Amino acid sequence: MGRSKSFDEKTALDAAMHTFRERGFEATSLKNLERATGLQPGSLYHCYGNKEALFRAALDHYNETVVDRRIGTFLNGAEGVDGIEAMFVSTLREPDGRTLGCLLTNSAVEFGAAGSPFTDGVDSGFARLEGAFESHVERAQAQGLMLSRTPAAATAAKLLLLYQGFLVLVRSGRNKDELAVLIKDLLAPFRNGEANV
Amino acid sequence: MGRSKSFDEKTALDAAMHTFRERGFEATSLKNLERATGLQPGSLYHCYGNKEALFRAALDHYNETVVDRRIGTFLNGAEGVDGIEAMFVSTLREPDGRTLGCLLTNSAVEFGAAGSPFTDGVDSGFARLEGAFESHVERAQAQGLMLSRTPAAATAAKLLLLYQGFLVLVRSGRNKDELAVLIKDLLAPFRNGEANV
DNA sequence: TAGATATTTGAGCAATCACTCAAAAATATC
DNA sequence: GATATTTTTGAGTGATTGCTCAAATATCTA
Repeated sequence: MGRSKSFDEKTALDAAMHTFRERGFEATSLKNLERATGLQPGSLYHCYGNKEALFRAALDHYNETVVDRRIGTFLNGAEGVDGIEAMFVSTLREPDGRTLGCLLTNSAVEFGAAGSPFTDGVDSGFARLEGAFESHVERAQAQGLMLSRTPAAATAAKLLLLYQGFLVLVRSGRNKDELAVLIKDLLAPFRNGEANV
Repeated sequence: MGRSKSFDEKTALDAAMHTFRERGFEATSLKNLERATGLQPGSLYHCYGNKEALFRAALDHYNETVVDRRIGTFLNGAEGVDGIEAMFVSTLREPDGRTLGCLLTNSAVEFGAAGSPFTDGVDSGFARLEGAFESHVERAQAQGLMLSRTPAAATAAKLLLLYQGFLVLVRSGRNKDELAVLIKDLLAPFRNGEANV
């Protein structure tokens, strides 16, 4: 019944998401979004409602694709601290010459704590990351690859903080090779055989 | 010669700076700045040039007041890791009910690496922090309060990353008591007698 | 094929954006 | 007091913002 959509919703959402990652919410105009998605303003509004709703959809999309995929690839892909380190280092290689940044980090900083319409999405993404770190640490501890003296939840919170700090430095344009060494050093004490962290 | 200024430049800059800290560059309108400073648009432009120049001035002002004062108070105020920890924890107590955030962290994330007009200010602030961490670590090592196996510069880079990560989580509205515990745990291995980090 | 329904188009809306500038006001020097 | 110089005022600039909606187009069911 009725005319069928002439574009793929997920593809358009993906383009919008990348624009938001690169420019932030406020600095992204509807012109930017029209160009990125290839849609006319009417279609954009017919499909997503308004800019705020589109951003919310993009944030959810980010959690369900980028975040979850990254978790799946690196935390489920490699064991122990190696998997964690690989996940951090992977943020250094961004497609093309674009500097996208993490939509969670960027949004957390852009909107702050004071109840924005996007706190749910940011909190959800952070919880995914923290939860994935926790399971990974538990698994690693069971395998004897990580210290078991520290509760996995506490270690996960530390890893989330390290991840956010790393992403800020990546976004700020720090030397990538130096960052790779830095994160290797920072994660070293989490490996088994080293001290409690 | 000529009419004298009817307002204090530093006071107005301070007000503008706090507005930028709270809202970010893009989300801060000239109306916001007029209200915050109490100045008319013409005065604002006569004195600072334009929004971009005003932001640059606010960023420099931030480095010269907030950053340097914080370094002086905490790193020169307390010795060893205690001083560092105090500096981190101090970011949890913001005046009034406002959530200002760190202008360096916020700007680094908002503008990204791709040559913005503000990279100099951000880099300068980061360098101040990193340099202050380095001197503090060197001093602590000489006093036997921190490990001397690790070069102070490497430790300073780690502390900068931890600081940025901490500020992202503060800005995102995380529980402050939990954050205080978290940073205490993360800084613990830097204390003398514990493992290399 | 006809009619109902859904989607796309894109010119154009009011509001806000960063910003300007001529006139008025205030302080300097002479 | 007269003149020169600087600052303040604030209505108003064109451009852009997020967004709307009636008309056109496409695809469905009957």
